[in-house]
Amino acid sequence: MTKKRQTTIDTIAGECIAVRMRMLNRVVTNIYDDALRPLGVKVSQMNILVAAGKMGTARPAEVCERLHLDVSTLSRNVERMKARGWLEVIPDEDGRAQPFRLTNEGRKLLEQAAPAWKKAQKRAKALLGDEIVDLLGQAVIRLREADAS
Amino acid sequence: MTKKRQTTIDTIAGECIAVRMRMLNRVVTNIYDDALRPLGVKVSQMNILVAAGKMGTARPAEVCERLHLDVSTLSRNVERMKARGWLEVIPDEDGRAQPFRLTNEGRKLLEQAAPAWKKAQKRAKALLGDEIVDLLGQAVIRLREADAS
DNA sequence: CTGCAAAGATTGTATATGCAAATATCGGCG
DNA sequence: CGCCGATATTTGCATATACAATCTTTGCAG
Repeated sequence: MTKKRQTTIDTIAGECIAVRMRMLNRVVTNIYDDALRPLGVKVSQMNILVAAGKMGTARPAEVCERLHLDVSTLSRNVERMKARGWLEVIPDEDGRAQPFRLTNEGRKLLEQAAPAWKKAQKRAKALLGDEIVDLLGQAVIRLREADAS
Repeated sequence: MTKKRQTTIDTIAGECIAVRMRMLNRVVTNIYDDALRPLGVKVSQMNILVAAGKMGTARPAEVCERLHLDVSTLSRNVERMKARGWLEVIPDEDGRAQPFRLTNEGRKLLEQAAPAWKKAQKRAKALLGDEIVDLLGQAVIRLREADAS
């Protein structure tokens, strides 16, 4: 009978969810960023453009809740994308609010980026396995359920 | 028969692996960072300490290959952790090399962090489902196979 | 109507991350 | 020995990310 005793280091190295998630995140992000590089956009920004496109009128706090992004992070990302003409602020009666929307420029960028995205998506699937899409999807659903309660 | 036509935006929003992976990564990272905050260490750093602990003599390029981290990223992370006394450089005949190792301080930190890590791990499992560990593990294995070829 | 707590967003600061360029060293070839 | 390409790492620069603090506006209580 060999001993089962594990050191702290071995346990963390072998089981830590964050270690794995973060590593895969780096790899996946790099795949998409590579594909999108010719278009001058990163996948982090594309995420926000897509969210804005879906929402129509995008309120920062609401976008952050959906994407689990800190509001300060969003604030600066939006700033960069306004500068590039992909997003624009919508006037609002409430002086505190700064809702924004996708511009036509932004919409055009997404259309142009679609082939690169498809290529990256295919590469990611090939690398991680087709199941990964569903698996991540299920985790996201659990997350949303947890948020609701 | 309803139409199946989807806009680019809907397709990306609904299927993108990067969107999901990045969102889950933010959530998971926050769970671990929250738990580790009292110890003054972040999960990104803990990953590197653990890797160094397992390797004994850690060569930057080798660590980066294992963790899929850019060498410049590691360089600066190591710098911060050397300053905190958790890592130290090992002398080497090759003047280009800067191998490092976990110090006793660093080892002690990991031991102290173990309970916080366990708590975070439990939270992450509860949130995403027990299966997530295996699923991510399998993706990591596929990744390693891809690297080898 | 005035003051004040709450709401919504931005700014200050620090870490993480990656690409490109620079630096330093090594090894071999004349 | 001296130059040169290869190797190992660090630096310059830009973006992403989050926490804490600040700023502005709103809405309400008195």
